[in-house]
Amino acid sequence: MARRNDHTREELRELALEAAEHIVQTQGVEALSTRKVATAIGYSVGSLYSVFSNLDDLCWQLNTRTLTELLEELERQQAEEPKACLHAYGLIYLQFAQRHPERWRLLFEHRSPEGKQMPDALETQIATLFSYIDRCLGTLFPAWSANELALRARTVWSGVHGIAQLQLGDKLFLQEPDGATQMLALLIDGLLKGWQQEGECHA
Amino acid sequence: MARRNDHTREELRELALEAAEHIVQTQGVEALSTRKVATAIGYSVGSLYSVFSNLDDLCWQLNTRTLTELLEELERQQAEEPKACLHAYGLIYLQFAQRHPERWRLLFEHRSPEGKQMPDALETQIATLFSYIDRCLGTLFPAWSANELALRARTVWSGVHGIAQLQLGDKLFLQEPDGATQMLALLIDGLLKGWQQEGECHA
DNA sequence: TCTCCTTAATGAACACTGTTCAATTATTAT
DNA sequence: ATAATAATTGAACAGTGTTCATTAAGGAGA
Repeated sequence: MARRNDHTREELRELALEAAEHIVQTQGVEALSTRKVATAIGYSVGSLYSVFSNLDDLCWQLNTRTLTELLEELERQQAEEPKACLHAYGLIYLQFAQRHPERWRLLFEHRSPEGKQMPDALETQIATLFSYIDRCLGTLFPAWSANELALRARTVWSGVHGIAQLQLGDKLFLQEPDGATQMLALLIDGLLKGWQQEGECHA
Repeated sequence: MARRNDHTREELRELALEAAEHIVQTQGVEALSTRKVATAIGYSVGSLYSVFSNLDDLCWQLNTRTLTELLEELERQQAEEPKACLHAYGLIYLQFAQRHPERWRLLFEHRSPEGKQMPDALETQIATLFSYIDRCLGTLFPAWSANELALRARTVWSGVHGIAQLQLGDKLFLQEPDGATQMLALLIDGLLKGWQQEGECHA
């Protein structure tokens, strides 16, 4: 059996990514293997390696898909007020992590062997993510420089990200089920209020 | 060769953990394997399994050691002023993550197969970590309830933790080399100022 | 229709992994 | 010296990522 041409290269890639996504979601990150993906799509391991350079490559492509999905959800939200917008972003982020815990883990915990860099596509997407927060902060604090803005946007996002990660790792030990959501509100409100009062009104 | 008694059970455990720590630090988390640890301490794989129930167990014990080391560093710092204390804690945390990136990764990214819980010892240590921040916040905001305090202590820690993780994952994309340190200051100062002005002075 | 060439597709092979457990052997007790 | 005990081993099993010689299907030219 050769040159079956049941699927084009691109179709095969899509099939494989879909199968991999399903395995990760249902059996966890560590259950992902080339043989499982191959059998899931009805091809052999060798065929996989004609589409992806290796498992690492497949993981990054999967992560790109995941981040695309997250970015789409973030774009879909349309609060005008920048403060409300930031809250909405944070909530979407937290809920996305909760809904897709394994894919989220792969996105932030996968590292290439031998310190290979993450692909440019993903780097661009993360930059896009930052730009959303940048925009919100920019309208709230028009006086800040681009550098200042970048630094603070990353600070906000780190906070949200930290909450998401600790929550997923069961390292928060909170009684309330919506503890993470409450923390999110405390974080964003606290930072915005604190940064607003910078210089003025210092107790 | 049996009953060599070169080392007691406890000594063997210690040897193995030390070797594992070294492997993780020098070759990365994914390079850790039972055979490598075994050969490093001059025993066979089988002997490892008489001291640890499996690799997962060894990882958790390694993580307990790492967290002990971090807690010791946190205790060593002795700023009286609660605000300064929080800053110091954050800096120690960030620097610890930078100095021991692989052990830190293992600590926060390791998950047991089949959703087994993390051991009680580690849970207690994390609670201790929270208690430090609790104490600082408690003296700054004596009016808060224990619940309120817990929620905010975790919020602060999530922020610091998020900065540490994104920095290690090269997902911050900042020009300045000390960007993470600046973010840390912005985070803590912002949150404290914002939480201080809560209710009063609301713009 | 019958070759010939190209190439999609395979799966055995290699070196690794965690884990188990019968076999071996050094120490202790009798 | 002998028997009992338990520390230690390493082969075996099922899995992993990756490579690559082999196979066979499709198209082109006669």
